[in-house]
Amino acid sequence: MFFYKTFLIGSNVPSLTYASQEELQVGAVVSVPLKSSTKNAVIIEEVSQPSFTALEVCEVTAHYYTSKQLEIAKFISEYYFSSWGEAISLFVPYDKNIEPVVKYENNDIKLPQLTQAQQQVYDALLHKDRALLFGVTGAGKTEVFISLMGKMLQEGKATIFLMPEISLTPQMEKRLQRYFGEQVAMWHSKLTKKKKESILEGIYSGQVRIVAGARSALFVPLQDIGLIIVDEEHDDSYKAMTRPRYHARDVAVLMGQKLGAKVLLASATPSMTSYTKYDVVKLDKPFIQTNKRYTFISGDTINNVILNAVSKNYQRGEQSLLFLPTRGNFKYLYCENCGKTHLCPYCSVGMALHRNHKHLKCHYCNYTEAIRESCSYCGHSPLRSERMGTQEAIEVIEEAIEGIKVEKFDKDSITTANKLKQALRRFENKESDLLLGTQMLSKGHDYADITLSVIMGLDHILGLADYRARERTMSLFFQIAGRSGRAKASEVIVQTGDPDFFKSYVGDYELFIKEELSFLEMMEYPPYASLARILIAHKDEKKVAKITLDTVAKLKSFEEIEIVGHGKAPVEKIANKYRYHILLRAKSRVPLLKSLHGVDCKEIEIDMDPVEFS
DNA sequence: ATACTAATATCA
DNA sequence: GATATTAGTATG
Repeated sequence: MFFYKTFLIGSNVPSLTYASQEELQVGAVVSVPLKSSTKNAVIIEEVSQPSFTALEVCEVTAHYYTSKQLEIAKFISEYYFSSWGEAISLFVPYDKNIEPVVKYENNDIKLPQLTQAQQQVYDALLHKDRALLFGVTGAGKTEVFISLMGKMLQEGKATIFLMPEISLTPQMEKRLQRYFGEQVAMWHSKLTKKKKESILEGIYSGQVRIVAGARSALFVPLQDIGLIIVDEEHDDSYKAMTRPRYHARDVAVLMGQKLGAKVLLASATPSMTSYTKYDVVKLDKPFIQTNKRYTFISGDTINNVILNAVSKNYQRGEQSLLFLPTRGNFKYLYCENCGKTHLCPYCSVGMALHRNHKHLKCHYCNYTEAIRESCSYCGHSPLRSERMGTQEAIEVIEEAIEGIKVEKFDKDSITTANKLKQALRRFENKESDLLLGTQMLSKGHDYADITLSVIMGLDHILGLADYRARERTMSLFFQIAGRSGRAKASEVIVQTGDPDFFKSYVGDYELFIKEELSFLEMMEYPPYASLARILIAHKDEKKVAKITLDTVAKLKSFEEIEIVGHGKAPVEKIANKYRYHILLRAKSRVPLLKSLHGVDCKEIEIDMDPVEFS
């Protein structure tokens, strides 16, 4: 009889020991009895016969994790404070039953013709294990990616291509398939089971050699991974908001090291961290330098300046873009008399007004109720709604500009890849005149013919209590401005109370990076320090407060870490649970990890390198 | 994680 | 006092 330490895949349990008649490989996935059900577990190591009677494994599956996968999972569990079982559940295991078929004939791949600048970048990247490709929007990063992928195919190696949002995939999918056909697969967490299985079959058999997709694509069971590309590497959506709270960009770099694969990060607005950490390779704009005029205006509503500009552009038969940072219909009910906002009874956040559905909704817990007529604190009536949402913006514009066709582009209206395709097609076909939306606009693709971009509400982001508020704002500003005027001269209208902040960096993100870095260095924030956040949530506020204080007390004994602050989280309550947090800082991550492993317990959640502080 | 158990709240 | 709900614990 053999005995094995195992981890239950996707579970919190530290480890359980099972017996087996036959010898098993480390990494093998087995199904095991636990209480009255069976679970999947992964074999970690052989152990001597334990003092208790170990149950026998039920079944040895055809799946297994490689030692590399186990190593990376171990790192993730230690660095991001999750169980090993949770970390390994990120990965899709390999399959013993499916033998890779003979590789594709890869000699006749057609690759894009590179410009001289692209070719230089390509050559430079070939000689680097890791690099940050700093390329202005429209400079043609994708051709470089495709060439590198092609090179990998020729060497028999696979590529993982990460993108921040699934919604951006349709255009990229087409582009990749034009070059690599069946060897490309798109991967994201919302694939149906069947689709997933068919893609996995392609991956196992070796037919699929390029997997493109969101965060989770990092964990597919490709053979011989030679290249990992993280496009839009500055994007915060690479950070997982649930356990394990890993950062896909950072895990990609680690994976590259472990697998001996090249890692390429790319962005037009790189993160401060990557800019300082990795070799920077620049790809500048092609010689056609289009004319872009910036106008800065004040206010925070759709005023006459904006209406006139959009209207004029519409009369000329040209297309415009309007950006708002808030989610569609995201307005609060607020009382003019006492100034209070109507809050969700379970979460301490404003209830969002969904006027077309005639209800109020909490965006944290989805609690829904009828629209209030009067203030629940002072009884004052009527209540006012505040803050501009896409819906109201559309109403204002359609009323003011007769005949204009507005395409709404936000999470509310673009729920599926199909809807995205349709919206983009309508815009490309000139069926709509104005593309109006939220952050989604900054991510999507190029809208070559746009000659007017209106950027509103950046001040709301700039004003966030977040050490990266400036970086996030500037990145957004560059990303949106970069969408327009590819082909023709264009105008960018920025509505802000702080025009000087933007003016000083127009057209030069690197200058912003440099100045921001000296600011971050002075303030001792990342990349010049390491941060961790502890979250404590519980129904009983006294209990939360106590755990917070106890944890703070324990942490005080560690000299190398600084407790930046602790107390109620900005969002005090979610789904009826009170939330407290502790923010920690240290010169490096080592003392942070050491001290946190000393206080880690089931009551708290640790978020390393946090990007969200609410 | 989840089945099982102990503890506590709810109710006629 | 019996039953429903919740909190706690061990699982191999």
